[in-house]
Amino acid sequence: MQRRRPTIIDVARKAGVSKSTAGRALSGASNVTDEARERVLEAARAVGYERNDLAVGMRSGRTGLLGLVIPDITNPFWAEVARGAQDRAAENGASLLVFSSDWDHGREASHLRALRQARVDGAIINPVADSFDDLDRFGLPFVLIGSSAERFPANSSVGSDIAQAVRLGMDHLVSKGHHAPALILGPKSRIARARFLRTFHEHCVERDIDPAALPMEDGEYTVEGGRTAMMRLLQRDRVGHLAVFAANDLMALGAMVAVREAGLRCPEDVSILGFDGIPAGAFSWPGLTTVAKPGREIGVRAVDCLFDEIAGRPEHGRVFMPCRLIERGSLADVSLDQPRRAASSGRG
Amino acid sequence: MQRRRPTIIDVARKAGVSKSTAGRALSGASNVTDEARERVLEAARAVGYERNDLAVGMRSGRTGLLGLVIPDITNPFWAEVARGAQDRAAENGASLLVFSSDWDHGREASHLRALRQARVDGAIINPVADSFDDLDRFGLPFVLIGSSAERFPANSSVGSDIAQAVRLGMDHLVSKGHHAPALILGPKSRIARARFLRTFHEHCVERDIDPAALPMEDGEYTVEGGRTAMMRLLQRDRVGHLAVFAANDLMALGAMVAVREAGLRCPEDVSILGFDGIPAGAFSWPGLTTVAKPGREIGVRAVDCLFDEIAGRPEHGRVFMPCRLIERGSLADVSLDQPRRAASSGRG
DNA sequence: ATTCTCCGTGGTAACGTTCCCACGAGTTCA
DNA sequence: TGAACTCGTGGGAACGTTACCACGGAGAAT
Repeated sequence: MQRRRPTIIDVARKAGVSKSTAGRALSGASNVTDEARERVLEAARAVGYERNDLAVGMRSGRTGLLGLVIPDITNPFWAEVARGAQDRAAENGASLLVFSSDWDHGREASHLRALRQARVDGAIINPVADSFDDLDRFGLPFVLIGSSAERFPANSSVGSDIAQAVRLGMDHLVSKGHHAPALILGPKSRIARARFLRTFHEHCVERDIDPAALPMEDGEYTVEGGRTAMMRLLQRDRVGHLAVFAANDLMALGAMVAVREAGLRCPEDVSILGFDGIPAGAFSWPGLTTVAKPGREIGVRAVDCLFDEIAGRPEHGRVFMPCRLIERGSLADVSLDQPRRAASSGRG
Repeated sequence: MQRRRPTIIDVARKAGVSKSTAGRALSGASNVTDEARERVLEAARAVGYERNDLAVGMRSGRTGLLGLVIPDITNPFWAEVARGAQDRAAENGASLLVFSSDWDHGREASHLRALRQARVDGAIINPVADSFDDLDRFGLPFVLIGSSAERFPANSSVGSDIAQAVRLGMDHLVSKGHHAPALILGPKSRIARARFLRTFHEHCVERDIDPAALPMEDGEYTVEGGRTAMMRLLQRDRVGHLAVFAANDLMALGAMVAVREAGLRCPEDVSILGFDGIPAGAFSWPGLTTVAKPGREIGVRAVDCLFDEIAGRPEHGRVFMPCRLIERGSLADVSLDQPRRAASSGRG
């Protein structure tokens, strides 16, 4: 049934020119007379010509295909990244092949192979591999994204600016009167944790706060991890209002659950600040105040960097995208309760 | 720097056979001696050969590329669908080109064109187009997904089984003693609304409930839409515990907000049942009891159907995937309060 | 012994495009 | 006036693979 699709030769014949001229006219080359170009374009419209990207890729080596390898498209943060990358790619006439690696080495390797076989022009990768060899073998231009990219300083990568994010969170906490926030961190093995903690310490020192005196708990980057960490936090001795800076929104939401289970209220008794900006934070009660990572912008910027890499203009550096604060209801303002070192209990 | 990638000719030369034999061995054809196959495979491994999918597509007409056009990858339901499709495609050695249409005709058209130019083998589409022409012009095998696919009964499509979903929800409501639930529906223009309402009526009749007597409100499929619908519902006269079946999780979460704002409690005063199964429902307080659509399974099944279409075995029918109930905390059990027609107020 | 069939193999064409080179006409410069 | 140069054009090769056909040897059937 499906009729043979018109080729550039059909267009050339119809326009009464050679296929070379037709090709030049269609690809927008300059050395064609306006009259010839007009005729070719008209003929192309008439026969319903659509360029065969396969043939173009075969001959020119450029496929207009980009790869995106992320842990899980189901994770809202990565979905945002994918969306940004997709839109930017589309603006440049490129299409995105999306793969989920599930933090699995084997999957990642097989996805990278699929990308090579598809002859993509380049790829954006959140690497699960910890050795550089696997990436080196990739053999195509690539840009790394996410915090794990920090393990590969020699490659260009795009991530969120954790230092600025922590500053943003601390500024907000302090402006609301929380001068000694507790911390809920991710597992010790994760690279993001170290960076978070380091910049946190720097900001404490800047503000004359002794970081060693602040309560700190850790757990998995999940709701349950946050819940149990918060339970341990609540068992410690403390006076008055408790403020918590969680390193991840899911943990923050888990912490909120723990607060409720302990018969306390958020934000009246406990203030919670999250980190990530997942949509679910908008639907909790109270809404989660959080420092949001710019997922979409990271995707957009990664594509820009990738095009640079493909064009042979490697930046070979890490790009940091600024985070922003989303204020919802999980933080109480205790700055009026007492000038410094809030000690009284939460407001009714 | 980047060395020329080895071709099948390099492999053939190394193995001491013709490229025809090498091609047969590599593509797993049967008419090759074991000895020759062995030599070819060994040679391929030695030179690091990786098949060029472009050339294969060019010659054989099969690219191993599938298209997925959904409204928005950022929407958790569609992300689930994408993930399912991606995994199933990978199992069959295919890769997925993902596009977001934002319910925009122009975007959809341009994405479909990109898919044609990339010579994908077929596509999975959630159509925003309401006329068949746009899809007919697509010219490649495709499978429709989502409720809007019902407008095209002549094409094969995969969606969730709304009739079964409504039954599931009603059974659950009734089992908890809610014999006269109110309804929060989507906009009148949406096709899913009609189907939802129709099956709801059928189940009411089966259970001797007069559907006309039940309160009903509608609004946009958003948190705000659900909130205002719930406000209107709460302004109506009523006695005792109120149960609400929302046609969408976001609306259900919005309804929950409205309940809290009215000084009432969920589930003590108002029970809420959602529909979709978005992750955010797990983080609300109380957790949202909901009928979950099988997003992932829809993606998986759509790929299966698409392969059938590509192979020329068109099913030309709609596949309905069963939904499942996720019980969290937003539904009170009032079946013990009073045998039928619960009238007393919520438990303290 | 001869013919027929089967099977593994190799050579060649084809997929649709872009790249490269050569050609002729017009223009500029010596 | 002839040489050198520019510019639009056309022809052919090339990208890497699979489809197709022809060939030769081994074994079966006559």
